[in-house]
Amino acid sequence: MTRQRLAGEKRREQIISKAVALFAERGFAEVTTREIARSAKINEATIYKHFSSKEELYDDVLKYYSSKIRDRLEPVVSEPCRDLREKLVLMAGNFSKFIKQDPNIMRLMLYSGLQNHPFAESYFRSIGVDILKELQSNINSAKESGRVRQDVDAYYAAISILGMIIHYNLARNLILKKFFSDLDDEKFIEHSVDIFLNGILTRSEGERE
Amino acid sequence: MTRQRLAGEKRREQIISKAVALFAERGFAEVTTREIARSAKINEATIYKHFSSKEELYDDVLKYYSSKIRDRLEPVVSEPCRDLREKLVLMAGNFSKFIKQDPNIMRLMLYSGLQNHPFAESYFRSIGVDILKELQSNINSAKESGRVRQDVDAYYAAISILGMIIHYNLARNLILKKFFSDLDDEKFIEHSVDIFLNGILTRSEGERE
DNA sequence: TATATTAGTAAGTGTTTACTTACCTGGAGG
DNA sequence: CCTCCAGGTAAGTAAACACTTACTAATATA
Repeated sequence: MTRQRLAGEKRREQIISKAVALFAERGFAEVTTREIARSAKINEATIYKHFSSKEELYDDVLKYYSSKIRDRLEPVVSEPCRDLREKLVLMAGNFSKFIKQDPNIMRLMLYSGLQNHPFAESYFRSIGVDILKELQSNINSAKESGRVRQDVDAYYAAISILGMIIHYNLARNLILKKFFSDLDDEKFIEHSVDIFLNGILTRSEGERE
Repeated sequence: MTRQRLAGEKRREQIISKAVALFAERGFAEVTTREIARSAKINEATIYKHFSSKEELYDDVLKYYSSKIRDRLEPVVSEPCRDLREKLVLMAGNFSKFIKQDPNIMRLMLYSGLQNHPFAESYFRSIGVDILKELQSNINSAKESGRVRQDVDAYYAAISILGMIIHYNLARNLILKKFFSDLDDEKFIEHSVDIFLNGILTRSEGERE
């Protein structure tokens, strides 16, 4: 029984979109090709008309998300930095909304990261390294113009603020969901950015409100 | 061929210790009972003399680490807080050394956390909730005595500093290992605690050096 | 309308998996 | 020193797995 015929590319995308949810939920090995087929309402063999192996399907799922992450985060990160506070709040808010809107992304990142999958490197470079470098240079600029204390190490400081933001979203959206249901994303961002800036700015610059 | 006869409890522990490394490396589903047996240099059937199923072995592995984590972190956390800086540096250093000494712990935590394993809740409660509550009350005490600014929310602040520390160790020891090989643990801890305290302390208390 | 191409399926295949059975054997306690 | 049980094994088993084969049927286009 031929159920519903779709153009090749459409079916490919549909299979990927169904597979994402399953892989994100339980990881690569715990998901069977049978389940993916059932979820996409096709025969198992149809998967192999579009992907040469389960591994290749998984790779394509990761590749798809890898570029999605970059497309979403890069514009905000590479924007010129007029005001450090404004930029940090913007970056954190963008990241936060992105993850909240599709928590599968973070799950896939963690699963594939733990397994040292080659594609994991690509998006950890986006989040973990490129953003870090950009932040570091933003903080260094603020140091040169005297707004940030001279004894601050821009690299370590950048890791600190990134850590606050990433860990918050990780805890909130995946692992500690049930413990942290009462948190307000915007309040957290404002609060942690304030603490961070108060922590690195010179006295005169630190004045707020 | 009977290889080497061990007392029941000893063999149990030996199997667990070999299984830990494999589960931490690749997760539950990707590891076969055959591999575990080979790694422990016993017949596969011997596993089933000591554990009723692969699942039960995994549970015991997680149970073992769950209590190990608590035993290691709790004493430092519950110590009375004379000086906030001293306590934060102590806690962060303890956590850092613990994870570095046995990175398997964090990998197991993440794998089982992603899979919503019942035991994951137990150690995420240890790290994510109990420590948080303790920190929150330490910060609140400092607020009452006027050392910490009144507009600081102790709960959000505690999440921020915990996030810095946890994320740093996560990035450093598992996922971003290769990117972060040049970091100095003690320097990071000193630095991030300084930024945090500078960020929450009142002006007069903030003076350092 | 005939044809080529491609999307789709039913019913497999060999292999691997977690787990079992039936049988040994080392060694402590009576 | 013999007994018996717990620790150990070789050789399975049924089920589940990723993937294939051989075929059917839409649809675009000549």
